[in-house]
Amino acid sequence: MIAQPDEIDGKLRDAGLRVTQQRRTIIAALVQSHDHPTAEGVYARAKLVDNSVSFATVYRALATLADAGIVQRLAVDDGPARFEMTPETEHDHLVDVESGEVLELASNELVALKSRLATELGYEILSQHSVLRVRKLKKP
Amino acid sequence: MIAQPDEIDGKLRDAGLRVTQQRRTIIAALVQSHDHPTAEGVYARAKLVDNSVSFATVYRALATLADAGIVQRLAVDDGPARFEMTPETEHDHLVDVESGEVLELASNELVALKSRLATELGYEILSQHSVLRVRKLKKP
DNA sequence: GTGTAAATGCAAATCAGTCGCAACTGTCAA
DNA sequence: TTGACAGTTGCGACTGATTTGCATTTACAC
Repeated sequence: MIAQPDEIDGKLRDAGLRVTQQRRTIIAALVQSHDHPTAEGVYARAKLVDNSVSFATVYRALATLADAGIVQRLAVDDGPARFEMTPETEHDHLVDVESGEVLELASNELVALKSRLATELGYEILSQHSVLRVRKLKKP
Repeated sequence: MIAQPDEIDGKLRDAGLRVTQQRRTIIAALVQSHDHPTAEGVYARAKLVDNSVSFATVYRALATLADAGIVQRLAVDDGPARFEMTPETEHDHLVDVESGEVLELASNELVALKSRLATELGYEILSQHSVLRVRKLKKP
């Protein structure tokens, strides 16, 4: 997913958001991160590019962008929220409790199943995302 | 799930935990709650029974009991963590964003599917639990 | 009973995230 | 191009949830 600067601007405009240097910087930081950073991580990376970006702005931008569907906020059981650019194909996440690594779990089936179960109960899903705590299987 | 006092003591002992009056009170409060209370809710209920129980103890007990698998901590996207006694049959949760209500979603299929997907990637699931944000379907 | 490690109560501290407000800056219309 | 002005930002103070340090108390093995 190589987002061109123009793409970023377009996404912001499509969402009715102003294109600011800070938002560009924050999105760029997130695009370059493939490790699902926390807000703090995004802040650290953004600051390398533009030292003037403030912490509050990172939080505000991430919240705004998440509302707009441009980024995804992942609530991890323990520890702060993590963020990623909204992926083309939906997926859930595995957190390897030993390494702390976050892996992606393609989950069309999972999404479909959740959706069906929710519908049966008379609900529609607004957002659904699973974080599974996992450990590597020993292969004997 | 009617937990007898003896059952509670047994669970604690089985987990190698000391049986204290506070833990009994806290577990009892949780057993009687069918609304997935927050730590604050547990505290409020526990205090009705034993006014001396402190907030810190509720948090410590809930953390300890969660580690021991006796209670389940549910990380809800927005707002504080919620707790329930570990249910016999695994289930996920729906949070109605309009009413704030938390519903249970029986999910044997879901658990099985997650398990299969994780195994395919070479991982075993240590814990898996989804919180879906939902809204009631309009029935025309 | 007695000793000891575990658990508790309290208040202070931490941590993640939010907010008020004044200053700044995109964007839109003229 | 230039204003006007609402949307954004930076700062620091603030909040709400949870944790921690420490002195005291308590459960439980001996």
